[in-house]
Amino acid sequence: MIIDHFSPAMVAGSGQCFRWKRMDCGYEIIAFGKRLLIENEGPDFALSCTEEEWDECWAHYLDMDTDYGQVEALIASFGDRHLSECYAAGSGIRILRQDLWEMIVTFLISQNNNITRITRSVEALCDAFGGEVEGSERRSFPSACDIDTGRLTDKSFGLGYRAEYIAKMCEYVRSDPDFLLRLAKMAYDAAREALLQMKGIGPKVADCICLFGLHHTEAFPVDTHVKQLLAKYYPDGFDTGYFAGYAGIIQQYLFYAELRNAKKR
DNA sequence: CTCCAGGGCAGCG
DNA sequence: CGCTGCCATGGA
Repeated sequence: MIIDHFSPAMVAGSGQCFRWKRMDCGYEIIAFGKRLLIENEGPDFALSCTEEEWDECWAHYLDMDTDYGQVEALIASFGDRHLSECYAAGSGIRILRQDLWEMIVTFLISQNNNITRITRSVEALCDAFGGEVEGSERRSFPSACDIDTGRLTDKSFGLGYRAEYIAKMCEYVRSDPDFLLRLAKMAYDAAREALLQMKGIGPKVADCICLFGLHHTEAFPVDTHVKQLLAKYYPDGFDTGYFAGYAGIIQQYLFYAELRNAKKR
């Protein structure tokens, strides 16, 4: 399978997904209760799924209907040295179309936390409450009903004070099962406002959920890393408006490059 | 030991 | 409004 503008290693390291696991031969992805194995580094990839599964699930998940060449051209026309370097380092990043509920819980966990611990907590929640996944030893991400909220404070999950936020979110979604469906139909501004009403969701988490769970690519999450990088490289301000609906994709290139720079030192 | 991690909340003024 | 201290947890 030929996939342009795609590097599994870059996506896995971009901090948007927490269930891409590095295997000897590639990456194992658990999403929507299914498993996908991607082998090799492109542009010709070997995928474990059938053509039918690709068409009805994974092509959409990997955001095949977005033209990343257009984003590339936009960056070139912007003419900014730093952003161009970030793009060169992370040009294989795509914004995955992940499950909304999974993103809500995952980014509730993410607050004042680091990627290693987030990954561990998410995997522990799946191990405890998720269902079996065909072809994998790992388990699916649990629904609001599957999660035993009374056990969320167990030390094994390492959730700390975030356990209460997740418990409240589970209880709310159980009481209002259409909440997620309504969110999915809203435009960015409305979805963001609705998310901000929920306990534990502030501006940054709301934007991550909008970007990664609702694919509102105009969302531009500002976390501690992005705040630092903006101050360092763009002290006079960064014009997200130039990228219009693609600001969130730009944010991912900036974020990824900043993370890699930090790792080198 | 302190500082930090894909922050947000409550309690101030 | 904006600002500040605090919130669990574990790794550096």
